[in-house]
Amino acid sequence: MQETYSISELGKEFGITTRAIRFYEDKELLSPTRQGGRRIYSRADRTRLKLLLRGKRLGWPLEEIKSVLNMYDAGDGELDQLQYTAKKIEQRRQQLLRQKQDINAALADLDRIQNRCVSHMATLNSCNDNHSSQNHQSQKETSS
Amino acid sequence: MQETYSISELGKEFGITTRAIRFYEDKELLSPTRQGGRRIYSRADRTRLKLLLRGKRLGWPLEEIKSVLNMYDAGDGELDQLQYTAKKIEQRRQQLLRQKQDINAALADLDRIQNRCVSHMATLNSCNDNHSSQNHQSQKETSS
DNA sequence: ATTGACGTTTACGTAAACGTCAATGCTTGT
DNA sequence: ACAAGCATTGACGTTTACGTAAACGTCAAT
Repeated sequence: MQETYSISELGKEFGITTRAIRFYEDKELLSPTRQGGRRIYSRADRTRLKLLLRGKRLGWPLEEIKSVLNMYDAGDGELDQLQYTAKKIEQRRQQLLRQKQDINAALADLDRIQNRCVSHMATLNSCNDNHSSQNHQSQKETSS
Repeated sequence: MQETYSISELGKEFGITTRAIRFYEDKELLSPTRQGGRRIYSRADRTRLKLLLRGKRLGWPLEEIKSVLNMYDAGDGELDQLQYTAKKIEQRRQQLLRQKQDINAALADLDRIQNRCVSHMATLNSCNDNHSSQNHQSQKETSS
């Protein structure tokens, strides 16, 4: 585990371009130190980028991601600021729970579609026999 | 429950503009019937729009949403087409499960941040007493 | 007959999130 | 000394997902 990273190292590790990383800095989501112009990313910067990309996978716009990232750094501060942060945390939690419901609904739909799909393939196979059996596991876990 | 809907009815119901709905049609995500130029949306069209918006809340681009919507209509068809659909269903399932993991991780992070936040507010309150107690329930359910 | 309320198409504008050069700088091996 | 490789900052282009008019049709009510 390294102490610091170059911009291209992070780009390779996370599969994004250096242009994207610089863009995130431009939008004030990252603020690496410099060594004569060159950007030096600490492990905290790396973590921030990791969280940023998680937000992206959840479909959040960069401005939202920025405000969430700022929550991580809002450990201390004035009471007003803390209460404001607490309120935003609750809002974010609500959004996440709604997204979770959407995902569960989408997974249920996929199950239904897959069943229809598989059963129709079965009818096709019963007419025209002797095919290689495919790999169909319909996982039914609720949690995780 | 109505049989058909106008474009503005759907817009109001789902809180989107008619411009957006027409745009979705332009991108071939919807295809309502016409009555002398006017668009008439069936209940199936309404459901399609509902699914579309769910995809949007999950952060999917319209092109992805379109391909998912097409899965719903791919009940019958050739074997090749069914196998292709089955493959796409699995890919979509994988993405949903990864999104679910991201959400769980984000929820866990929010718990940590909230705890830090609340405890720091407590230290502030212990110095300057006599404040109204806030409403903090940290739900710990894993499923749903 | 006219006025709204609703609908239509066409066209241009815009914000977000980068991609793609171009011109330049540092620095490291030969 | 000099090229190779990685870095920098602009500047402009692109795609997505609509917003915002403009100009017009239609139908019901006054």
